[in-house]
Amino acid sequence: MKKNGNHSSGPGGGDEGGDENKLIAERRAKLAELRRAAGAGGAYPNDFRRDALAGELQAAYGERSGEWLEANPTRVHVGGRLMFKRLMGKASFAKIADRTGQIQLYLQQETLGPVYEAFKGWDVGDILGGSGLLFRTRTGELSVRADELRLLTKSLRPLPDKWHGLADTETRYRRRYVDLIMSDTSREVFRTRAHIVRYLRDFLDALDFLEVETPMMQPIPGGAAARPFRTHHNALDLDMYLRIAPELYLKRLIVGGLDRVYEINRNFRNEGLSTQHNPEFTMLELYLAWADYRDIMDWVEKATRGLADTLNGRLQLTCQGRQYDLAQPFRRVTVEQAIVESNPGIDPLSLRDATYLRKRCDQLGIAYSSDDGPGKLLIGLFEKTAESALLDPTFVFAYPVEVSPLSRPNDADPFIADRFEFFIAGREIANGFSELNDPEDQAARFRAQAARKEKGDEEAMFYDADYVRALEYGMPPTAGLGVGIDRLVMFFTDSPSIRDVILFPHMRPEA
RNA sequence: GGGGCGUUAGCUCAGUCGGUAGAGCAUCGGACUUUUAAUCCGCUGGUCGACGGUUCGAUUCCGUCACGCCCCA
Repeated sequence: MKKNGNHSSGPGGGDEGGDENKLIAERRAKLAELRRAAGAGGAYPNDFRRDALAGELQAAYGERSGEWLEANPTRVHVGGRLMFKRLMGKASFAKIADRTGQIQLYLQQETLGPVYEAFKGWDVGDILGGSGLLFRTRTGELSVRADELRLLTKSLRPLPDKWHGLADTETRYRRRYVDLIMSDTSREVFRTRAHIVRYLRDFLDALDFLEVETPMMQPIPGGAAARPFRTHHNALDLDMYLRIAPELYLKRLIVGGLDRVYEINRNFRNEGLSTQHNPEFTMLELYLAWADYRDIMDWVEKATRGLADTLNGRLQLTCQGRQYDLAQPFRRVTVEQAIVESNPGIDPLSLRDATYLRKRCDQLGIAYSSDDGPGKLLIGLFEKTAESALLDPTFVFAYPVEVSPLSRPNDADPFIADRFEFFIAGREIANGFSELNDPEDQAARFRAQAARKEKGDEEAMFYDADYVRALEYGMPPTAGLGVGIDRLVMFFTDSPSIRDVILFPHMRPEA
């Protein structure tokens, strides 16, 4: 605890963190002086309005010559955060940043008088508003010759080094606001994220899909194999779960005749954190009646390509140092083919033989339980040995029915379901299948899942009687898809960690 | 859960074979009326992540813990 800063309203910054320091103390003293001298608007006025944005000015006048600007006097009111300050005696330069970019102000003592003297005490990080005529400096930078300048918001905390920015990953995630102030690329990631989501909405809206919202708090968590978060509804005295997937609700809507529905929202899974897992993550799920999984694969391919084209204007891009050409047709292989490719010497004819698979799993150190049949063992093998090799966009299909309790079995081969997963850069991006709409088969699958859960498999599904009842009313032949939006954004923004594409990723509380 | 690495000034980082620490930038004071990581002069600024052990002495060595990053399960 240090001196200073004891305004009644002020949390004092150091009440818990104790991170007050000399720099902050200096700024608090400046703020105290501002409060003393402040007029009607106080130290935090809100009566300045901009009529121009930095990026727009750069775009509109960046090419204009100094002569042109002089011949066509253009007055602008700009505002933003002071990112750069250079005092040179009786004249100074300042750069302010708004959401579109930066613009330089040229300040002269002669013009500004006492405001110029005040400016000398303002700090990088403060928020200013100013107005004046556009001109071009001797070195050619478009600037505003300010004849009015105001400090609108005093910043009490120093920003990171202008040149190095904020390098510490922990601080970037914990204080995303500072990261966003300092890093153009970070801001760009989240703009791209928004563009991706908008593209997908437009894509589906154009196909006459209906965007819907289904419960995030569910009495029975379903639609995926995952451990849920629990919560409690006090008034109903009811334990509830944060959803692990919206699937079973969305398919109820297909039963209801909506035919084409999607939802983009958060799922919650009570699992570990990694570069590819955040406890809450964003999923696009869609369901399409009168279609099968192959139709969905075609759409995924089309949308992925369309995204690249919309975001970058081209189908070639780089992710983590590797080139991707989305113009090439996306590969389609079965689970078993993918395993054979990644496991030289494996016997392709024994991939449904549990004894053989257990032996392979033992050799590779893949854990399994005694209840696991060949389908589960096969997927264990696939995930361990084949997934990370799937760099170019690849559809892997023919997943075992055993691990696909909501998927329609293949007509010709009852071992597999009409299901695929979509991989890019070794990461699962999407999962889709022809939906199981046989209520009696679904009931049997739920019973099998419930039995596994009884035996301690925490990821096994609950029996959802209302969902079975819905299917008993009749669900038309349907295909569905889930897309991991965060991972898709990682690919298109070349981000190595899911935390780079989530504004506020989950962290342990600060010490 | 296991392994590796990290945590030093506001930021980015050095460093101390154990004797309580330094640079650049920022801040603060001064000079400078078109700068571009401006320049010049001067001064500040640290519980070296936390706790314990060894030691005359620990930021440094050892242990435990916290937080983070990476890899594995």
